[in-house]
Amino acid sequence: MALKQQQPLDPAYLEKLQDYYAEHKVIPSYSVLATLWGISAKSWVSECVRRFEEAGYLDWTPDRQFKPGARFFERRLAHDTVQAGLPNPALADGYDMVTIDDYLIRVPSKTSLVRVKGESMIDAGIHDGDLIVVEQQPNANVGDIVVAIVDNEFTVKYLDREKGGFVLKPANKAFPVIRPKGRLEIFGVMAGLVRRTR
Amino acid sequence: MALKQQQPLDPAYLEKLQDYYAEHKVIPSYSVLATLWGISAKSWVSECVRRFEEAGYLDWTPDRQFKPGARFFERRLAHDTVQAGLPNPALADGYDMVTIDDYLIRVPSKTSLVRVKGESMIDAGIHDGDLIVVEQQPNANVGDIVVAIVDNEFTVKYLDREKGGFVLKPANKAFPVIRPKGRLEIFGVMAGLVRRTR
DNA sequence: TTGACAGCAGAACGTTCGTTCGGTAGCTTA
DNA sequence: TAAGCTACCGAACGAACGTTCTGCTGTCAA
Repeated sequence: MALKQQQPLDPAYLEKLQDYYAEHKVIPSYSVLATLWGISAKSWVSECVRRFEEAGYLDWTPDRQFKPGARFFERRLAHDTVQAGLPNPALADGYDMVTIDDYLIRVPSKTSLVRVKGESMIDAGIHDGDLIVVEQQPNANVGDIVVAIVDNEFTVKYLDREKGGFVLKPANKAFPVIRPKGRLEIFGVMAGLVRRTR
Repeated sequence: MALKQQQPLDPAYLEKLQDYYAEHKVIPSYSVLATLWGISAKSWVSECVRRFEEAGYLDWTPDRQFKPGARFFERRLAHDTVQAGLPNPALADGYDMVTIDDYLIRVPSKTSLVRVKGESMIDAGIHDGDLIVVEQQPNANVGDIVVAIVDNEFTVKYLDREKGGFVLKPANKAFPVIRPKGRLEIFGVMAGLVRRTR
């Protein structure tokens, strides 16, 4: 007889856990899990958790609290090749996609969102109403898209250099280059973009 | 003497908690928190948690486990008007922004991500390499940006109608309109877009 | 029809949890 | 200089936690 793979657990268990997590952003204790799953023995919960852990859906903190594992948040990143009309869902390309937040945000405490006003960066694919993910830092490199503070307002522009010093270049020929008098105040550097279309 | 507001706690405490949460997706126990914050009395941790709770950063599950509160994930959506160089952070416009995931994804089980290949939708601000948030559904309205399956590949295009039936229109004059022979297979409708630029 | 095994229940147990309470050191105000 | 407040420590305690072990039931292969 072939070496038998451990039977996968009822996927409903995982879904219920994920729903609970989506609502509370926290993993419940075994006894709550028991209620959630309609199980009356903590020992069995313990066993189920062990298997989810083996499957990569759960993990442990260094303090032995258990937490969502790598696959817990896995969102289907659909392949660009499809077989027989049935799209073949697969884990994100190379990097481990966890949540969109993690994909975009590296340092939560230094990251802000800025809503874009106007069409001045439209050639860079930045539209009115988009949210720019900004990593706050006081300086940037030429070529970066930066969020600067000009006349007490946020502006999203390319950072460039002219003989006179740093300038802010729009990505739209209808808009002028901004040549700040005095110091150019940089709020942060664009790290990503989020747009909602529904 | 004026009624004194409760002193706000060291913001570093909150940041450390948020960083811990970002890493582990779980709220640690009081004793771990004590280590994290460099505090040696659980009783003091308890008091700090109480204040974060009052401030709306922490909350409780119905099972009295404590969890991130409404403001825990609040990402500074910076105002477009700034006072005296000090950007005034504020809560997201009208909706309660929680996480970017929540902002973009309404039905997790029906939502996929599709990576864009090529420049065919560049006039719609969709670039090569962007991730499209797709709500899977078999039909769509004219004018929607849809993800369709053509020749076993995903294509992102506008849905439009000609006398012959439905067609897929690119947002780039250099690309042709796609007139599918037979049924047009729609994978889903675009609900959002995510781009990472760092 | 017997044995092996998987799915579950239940009790027992030591550990860890969060709470409570009493205490101290330093700063303010009066 | 005494009173009051804030930031924090430390011990004690009962409740809740996760683990382990024993046992029952149903299924399936031999």
